[in-house]
Amino acid sequence: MQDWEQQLAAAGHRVTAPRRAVMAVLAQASSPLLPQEILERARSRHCDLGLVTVYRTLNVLAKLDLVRRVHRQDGCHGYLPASPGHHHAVICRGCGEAAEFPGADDIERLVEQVEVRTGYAISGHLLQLFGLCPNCGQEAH
Amino acid sequence: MQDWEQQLAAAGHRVTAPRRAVMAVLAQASSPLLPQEILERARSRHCDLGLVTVYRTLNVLAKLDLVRRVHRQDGCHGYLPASPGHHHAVICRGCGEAAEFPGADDIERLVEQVEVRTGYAISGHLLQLFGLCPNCGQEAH
DNA sequence: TTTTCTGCAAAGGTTTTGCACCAAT
DNA sequence: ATTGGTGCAAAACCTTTGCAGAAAA
Repeated sequence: MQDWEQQLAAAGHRVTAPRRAVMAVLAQASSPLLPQEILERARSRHCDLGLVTVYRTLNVLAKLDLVRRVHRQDGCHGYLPASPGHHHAVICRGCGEAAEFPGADDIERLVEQVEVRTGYAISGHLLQLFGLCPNCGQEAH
Repeated sequence: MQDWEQQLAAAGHRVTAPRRAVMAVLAQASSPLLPQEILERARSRHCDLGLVTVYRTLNVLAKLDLVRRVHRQDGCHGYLPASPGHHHAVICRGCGEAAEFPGADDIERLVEQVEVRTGYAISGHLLQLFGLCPNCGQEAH
């Protein structure tokens, strides 16, 4: 959080009140938030925040890899705080809660396998899992 | 292709000229097509086709699993004919050409691993790979 | 002081909806 | 004859851009 402000500044961006408000909301998020949701929550900290600034801030944070953009099952784009390194998200179908996990060795192996089978040189991937978190899985009984 | 028409009918939908035009275009597609692109190509078969009908047809075909919706790197949604069974796509950054590959064993192993680590009960996933196809990879030299 | 950021309003794009007409079954 | 599909126009969204004023460096 403090850290994010330093990284913003280090990259030549200014640390402003609207950006602090957006960062504070994202830093605490445990499920993917839509720009609209971020706006609503962040307004309690900076009441005349605009949606445009939320979008612009998200683009800056995403470019610095402080925030991750994920595809939700309904097709919308949500934003999550990013842990350092290459991670992927599991998103709960029940409550939307997200957990991250590191890119495992299995992905590397899979990629190699696909390169051999298809002849493509693979340079990137998008992986997201969907399921029920421990809480929601329990309620299902 | 004939098959798609039968499946449409079997699901209680009507087989019409606009739908045939959209299906013909999709059946031949080897890279993800945008609704707009589908419209342009399909108009050579049914000249007063409307974009609205393309969207509605895509929704029907996607619900029947005849067509797959993929996320492109630029955030747009493209559509591909779906092979039966659970498959994933590799999309070429150069020409957009897509290849499909079956869900490999490695994914199953990965899913189990993540279930143990996170406590989530995983029921679905989204996996797409990006890279260069054999042709485009060659040109890069 | 200089450059960047902000909010508003407006534009751009994509996807959905309402409705009267038409076509498949 | 019924029911569902079509195209147009318009609405509803989501996201980006232009601009004048405000704030950070």
